Amino acid sequence: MQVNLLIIVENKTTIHDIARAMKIDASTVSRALNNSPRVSLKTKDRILAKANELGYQRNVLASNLRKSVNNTIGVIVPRISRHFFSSVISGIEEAAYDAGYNVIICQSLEQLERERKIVETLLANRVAGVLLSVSMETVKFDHLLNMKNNGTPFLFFDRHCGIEGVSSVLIDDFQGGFDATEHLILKGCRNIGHFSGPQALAIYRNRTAGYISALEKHKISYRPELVLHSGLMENDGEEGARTLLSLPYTVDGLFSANDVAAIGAMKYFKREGVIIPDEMAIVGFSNEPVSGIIDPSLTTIDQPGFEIGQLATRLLLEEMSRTTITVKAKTTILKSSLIERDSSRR
Amino acid sequence: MQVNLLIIVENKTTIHDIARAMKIDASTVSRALNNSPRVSLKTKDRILAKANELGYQRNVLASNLRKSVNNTIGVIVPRISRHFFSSVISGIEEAAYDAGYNVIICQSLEQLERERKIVETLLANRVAGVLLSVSMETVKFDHLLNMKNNGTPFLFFDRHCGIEGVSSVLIDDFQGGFDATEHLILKGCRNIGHFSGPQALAIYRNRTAGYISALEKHKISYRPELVLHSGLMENDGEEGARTLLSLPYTVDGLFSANDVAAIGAMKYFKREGVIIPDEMAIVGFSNEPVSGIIDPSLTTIDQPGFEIGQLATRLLLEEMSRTTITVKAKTTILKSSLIERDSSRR
DNA sequence: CTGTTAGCGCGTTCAT
DNA sequence: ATGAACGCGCTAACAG
Repeated sequence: MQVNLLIIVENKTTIHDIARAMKIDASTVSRALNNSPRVSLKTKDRILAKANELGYQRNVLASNLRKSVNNTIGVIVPRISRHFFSSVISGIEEAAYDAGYNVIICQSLEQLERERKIVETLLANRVAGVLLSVSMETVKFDHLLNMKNNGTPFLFFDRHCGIEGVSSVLIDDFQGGFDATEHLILKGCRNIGHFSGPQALAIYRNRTAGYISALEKHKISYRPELVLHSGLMENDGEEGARTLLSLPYTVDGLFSANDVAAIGAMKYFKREGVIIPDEMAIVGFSNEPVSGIIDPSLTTIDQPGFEIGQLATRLLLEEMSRTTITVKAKTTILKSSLIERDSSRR
Repeated sequence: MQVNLLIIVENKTTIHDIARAMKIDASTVSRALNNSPRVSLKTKDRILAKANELGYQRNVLASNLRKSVNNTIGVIVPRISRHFFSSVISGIEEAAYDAGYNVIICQSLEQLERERKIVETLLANRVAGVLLSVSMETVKFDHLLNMKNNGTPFLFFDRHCGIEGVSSVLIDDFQGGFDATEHLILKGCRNIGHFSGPQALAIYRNRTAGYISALEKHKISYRPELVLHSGLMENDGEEGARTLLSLPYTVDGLFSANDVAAIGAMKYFKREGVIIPDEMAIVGFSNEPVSGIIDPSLTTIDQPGFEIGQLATRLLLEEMSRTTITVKAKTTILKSSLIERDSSRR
């Protein structure tokens, strides 16, 4: 029996191929393809035509290696499926795209070990810079310090940690927490529960501080048992709701540091038949696109993800272009806005 | 005035640096770093120690160029912020990560022109393979045919188009549309509206076919004016709701081909004070994480995004490892499941 | 076991 | 205006 094995070697055409086909030198082809003024218009046209004919496509990896530049920037987020982060990414892509950069996105899944590995991979890939929002587990910073010593420019957004000389683009979390809590107070709530996250992250400390400050302003005494710390996943919210319901007095408001936990709480309330009166409200920080829309009792603190992404990228590009070392880090703070859905059902 | 300009040239250490420091050859260093058995354990240890000391980090770009391999696969999705796609991406990352591949994610934003540009960029970056879900505008396939001729393996997921010899991982959209519609019929609905998308995409044609088939099974006459085509954005849903309300008879059910439009419709209904009775239900295809949870009148067709991502990646890797050309494309179909939230409020 | 040489695909000298 | 030669960082062939 005859075996007919066809092996197709897909040799992509190189500048040498097109040089050989035209009996000229590869360097001329290179110059033509880079639109150098040092090659005649006539041969330039001929080369371009030939390149097109042979389906030539520049190997940017080889090109970048030779020029020792890199036009991709790395992005590390805890979880791509969180709407806030995906809108940040959209902003990053937009700004990076405009500046001629590619973006490679990685998710730490809130795990320090994964974050470490990702940083390593990005450095091995010689990315031009990194934008990151640290994981909830990130309490040691060796990998980040390593990246800094390495000379790779990077910048925090949303979640940062105190590393000397690293800029960040943040949200005014204190104000957000304050607004959310005051919103509830003005609705008549007096016993306001609060879901907070890992205290290692400044965003959660600040949101809680805003909560406390609003209570103080309105002369409502602070009750520690109303503040629950967790990883703010959906089941954390459910459990938190159960805890709040088990208190000897009635909790009439809830400020959750993110909306995932807030939704978990609402699920629990519905399941248990707890009716949420219009006066009681739940405020979720972080903007899933649909959360507040369906049920008016859920108000959200809208975080400008897209703008943060754009701004962070622009700042990173700026820092990348700097030849001197900047010792002073810049912290940019954006405001979030409280979005109350029109409670049309009343 | 004296100008003191400090220029830091961040020369990353190379294998030559560490070779020079040890007075040995770079190739030995390379071998040691690749854990080749052809290097004595003693020198291997010494080299590793020195590499560590100098903070060496392999330049994978150069390495890949030499080996003429590439360990990144490209992913093109219409919009990363759609929860379905971000869960697919999670599945892809998981599977790719396990196989030692990096993933570069791009969004077409439903624009053909962007999709074209992205394909070009990915090819220029010599990605090992591509996973893609085409944009709503993709009615011409020159860029995809080009990629095929180029020899780059690729595979469709969720949204495909009929290109010879390209595999796809799909969802059983006909069944999903059928299930959704029958669900409404069994709830007592008779005049069921349907939001559909661009008919160029098979997923929308199939969902509509399922809708019609369910009507036929239950001997309900098909009314063309109940089927509205659009881009299925939120405002399309709002407008669709308005159109349905303007009909001379009462629409008592709605099957939307995605949940974004379904949510738009719900917003409109609430704003107009239209009460959605328990018997009337809205079914949204595509699984935003929170949609159905908050309001029991929204039932969702759950699409197994993560599994699709994993499966698609495995298939792509398999096809990449093939030396012979497979003419027959494989179409894998996954089932979606209708998830009805327990309407605890009744 | 280790060194020498060559080249992946490209861009940039330096010549002519 | 074009060609020859070299090197980006690394690996693979062939020596010894």
